[in-house]
Amino acid sequence: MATDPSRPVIELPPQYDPSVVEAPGYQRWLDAEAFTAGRPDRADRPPFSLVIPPPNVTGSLHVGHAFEHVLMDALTRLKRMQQYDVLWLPGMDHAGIATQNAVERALAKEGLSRHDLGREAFVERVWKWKAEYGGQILGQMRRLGDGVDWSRERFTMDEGLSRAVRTVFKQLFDQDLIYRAERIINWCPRDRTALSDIEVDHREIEGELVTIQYGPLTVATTRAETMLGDTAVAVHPDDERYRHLIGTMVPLPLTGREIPVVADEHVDPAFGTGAVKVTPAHDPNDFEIGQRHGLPSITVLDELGNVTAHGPFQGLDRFEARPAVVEALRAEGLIVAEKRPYLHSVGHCSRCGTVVEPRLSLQWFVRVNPLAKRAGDAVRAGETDFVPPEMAARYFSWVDNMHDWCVSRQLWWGHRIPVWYGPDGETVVPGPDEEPPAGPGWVQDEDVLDTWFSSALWPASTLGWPDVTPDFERYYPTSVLITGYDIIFFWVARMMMFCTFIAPKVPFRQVMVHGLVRDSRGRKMSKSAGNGIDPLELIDSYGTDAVRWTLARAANPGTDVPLSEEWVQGSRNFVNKLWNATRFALMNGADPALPLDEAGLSVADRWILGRLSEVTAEVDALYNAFEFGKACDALFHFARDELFDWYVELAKVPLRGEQADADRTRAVLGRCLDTVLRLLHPIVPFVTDELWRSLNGFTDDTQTLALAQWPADIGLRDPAAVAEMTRLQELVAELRRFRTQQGIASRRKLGAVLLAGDEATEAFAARWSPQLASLADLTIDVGSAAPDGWETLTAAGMSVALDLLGSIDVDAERARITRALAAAAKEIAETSGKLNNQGFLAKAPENVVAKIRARHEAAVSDQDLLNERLRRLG
RNA sequence: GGGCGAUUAGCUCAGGGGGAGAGCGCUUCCCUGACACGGAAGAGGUCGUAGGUUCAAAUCCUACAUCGCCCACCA
Repeated sequence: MATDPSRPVIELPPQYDPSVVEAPGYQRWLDAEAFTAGRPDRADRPPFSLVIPPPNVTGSLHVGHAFEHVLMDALTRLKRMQQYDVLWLPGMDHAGIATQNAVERALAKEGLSRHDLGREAFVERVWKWKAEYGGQILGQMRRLGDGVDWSRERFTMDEGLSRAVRTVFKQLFDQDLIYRAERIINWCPRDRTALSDIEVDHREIEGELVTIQYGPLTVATTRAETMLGDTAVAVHPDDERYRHLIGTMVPLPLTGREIPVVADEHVDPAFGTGAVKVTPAHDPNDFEIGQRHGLPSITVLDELGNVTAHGPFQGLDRFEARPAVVEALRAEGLIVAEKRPYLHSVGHCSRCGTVVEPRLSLQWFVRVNPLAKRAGDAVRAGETDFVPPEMAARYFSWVDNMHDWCVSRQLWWGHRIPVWYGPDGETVVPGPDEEPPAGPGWVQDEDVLDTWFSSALWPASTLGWPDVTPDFERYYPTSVLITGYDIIFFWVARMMMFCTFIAPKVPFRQVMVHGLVRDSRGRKMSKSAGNGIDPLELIDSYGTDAVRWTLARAANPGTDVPLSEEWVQGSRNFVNKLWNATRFALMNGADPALPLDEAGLSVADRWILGRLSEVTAEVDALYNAFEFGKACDALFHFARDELFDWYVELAKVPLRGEQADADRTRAVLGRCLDTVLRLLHPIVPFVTDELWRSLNGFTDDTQTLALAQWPADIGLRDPAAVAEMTRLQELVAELRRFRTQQGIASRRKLGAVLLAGDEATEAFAARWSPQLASLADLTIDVGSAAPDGWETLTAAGMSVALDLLGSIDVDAERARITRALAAAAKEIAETSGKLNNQGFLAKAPENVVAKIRARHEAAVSDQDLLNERLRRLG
């Protein structure tokens, strides 16, 4: 049974070149419609769906995206091979504030601001930006090999998704879950918009605490300028020091106003002076105190952070006003304690880094309590699982302690709030398909919604919600969400809130949480730190598969992933190894289609097929548990250490031997490689598809691993074959070690006689002597006694006589020893220049001395050994 | 202030009551007809510290130290 002669012979070059394989490979998948969900041939298969965490249209994909995409792609490729009807839905996020900032920066280079263009022209400009950068991202996804269904691509500002936003807004409004109110919100004076709590980063800042005299009381503050807006001083109701002052008025310096002293539980008597200035318009706590005591709120800072209060400070920036106010107070002798440094946490805009100003402002809020309760309960009830489970704690810590969500943004790019205000103070929220009220005096709210408002609907809106489309019915809820732990609050929790509100099913059954990509020293990658790696540059240098393999191999659920270029090189090497092992198999006629005669298998065949079975089962389980790193590890070691290093080497003997042995080996090798390529395909899709097609002699473009069957455990296990292989490996290792220790060049054949003592060893010797000869570079005989003068080595139950003296090139060995002695002596001289009477240096780092001494001793003992042998030789 | 996690070979990390592992790096030899993006043989760790449980602890418990991360309305 020789290889089918009509089969095309495919020759591979000795090095894998990703640049000629990847682009045609991706096109082949597209042409085969491999990534299209709902293929007619899978109509009766179960669906498996996931949505991409939509990247921002700003900029391009970074290495974190690459990592996330590799995980999603590996998972969907696995499921596709398992013959699910897979939907991986791609798309992008309009990323309101980030995109608006980016476009504004571009405009600034032309000397323009968004106000020069006006709202309509500016928004048009952003759409143009989106067309340009969005296209760039899509190209990058192709390079990564992402098997997404391009026919279902979505954008958060698509008409359909915008309608979903209006629909949910209307529903929330009608159920009193969204409301407009004047509240303290986080205000970014640079971006001039409100921010939600999680868009604020808290950083420890060294501030200055000053203590100010308010009549009979003193108060401490780090934000002196806000005192212009104080409307009370608060003390603890039980504080004996101040009880007599409660209800009295105290003078507010610099303003000529008087403010009341109020009692409030919030005040900690042990902190500072025990008396707190109350600025309801510029501090969330103070606002609460103000509400409790009916205090007025006086706004003293405008939207730029400039002082609005009348007087000498008017128009000053808040950071100019701060020292100015302190100076003015000092001039009046009202600074009772000097400034002292004080470490406290200050909010910064997560987008631009500006210090956030708490500010009283009229905004729209989502009443999150009922929504968050349901979102938390869904996870508690097991409707959605977190992987790894510890990550659920982060989720709960948020949904269980959430404040109302400020969703209005004073931006132009985003979903405009679907609310109209009438001439007589009416507030109307029309249905998503209704005409808004028109006529004199009617205006739409100027603001847009937080970008996460539409993201929260993503799994439902991309599938057609609010319409019950065929896609929505088939693919919702999605099977799994893959995202980073940094995004649980922003996105996962909000999707759970909104989707359980509208659907009312959970948006996904599982959340697989991955870590962040870090550099080789564990530091977070960022452009500013200069340690960022562009995944596309790595791909250009080493190929997509090498980059994917590097990331996947380090992927343990929930933990961070280090990345450095040299590890990608290592991956590239493995990919190339895979290429060459397959190349060898092809050159030797391996073919998965050859029949496998189980009865005629050799020990080596039964060993490798058994191991193949085990690894198939192991990898299957690991993939399903999202243990990509461990799956890669198992495959790496099986492929390299067992299949390539041992089976392929052993196969060289039968492949060059009898026809029947050769054909049997071709069948086994073909089968093993075919299976390994399938198992590797989810991680390294390009090279495996190319090799698999070559190995199987496929030339038809529709034949692709992307749609091939996932391998099943063929159920072969052969402990006896494993035991015998282990024995062989030990013997070979011992022979090689012996050779190295004796300094016999590996090119030189070492004469050997396998000493068969009994029937079992005789059989072993007869079976393996050709392979032993090839693996350990021996010329080999089987006998019962060691020839005179030969040395005997015993390992793994076999005794082998070795013709050591006949194998040594005396002149070469003598030269080698002389060289070693000279090198050691030179090293000694270079290290200290002084030798003690034993020939070793007296003073040098101990490890250096030890190293040199060892080398010197080794050379001396080699010399002794050689002399001894020469003497015996006569 | 609260919570979570980490501490294992030079670096980055797996492992998890009974033989101390991987990748990369390092040393020596070898360009042998799949592959030098390769092969072979090696060196290297008292698994953070101190106690405890156990026949047995890198692994479980307690405390401590150090380092991360997250949350929080600390004037």
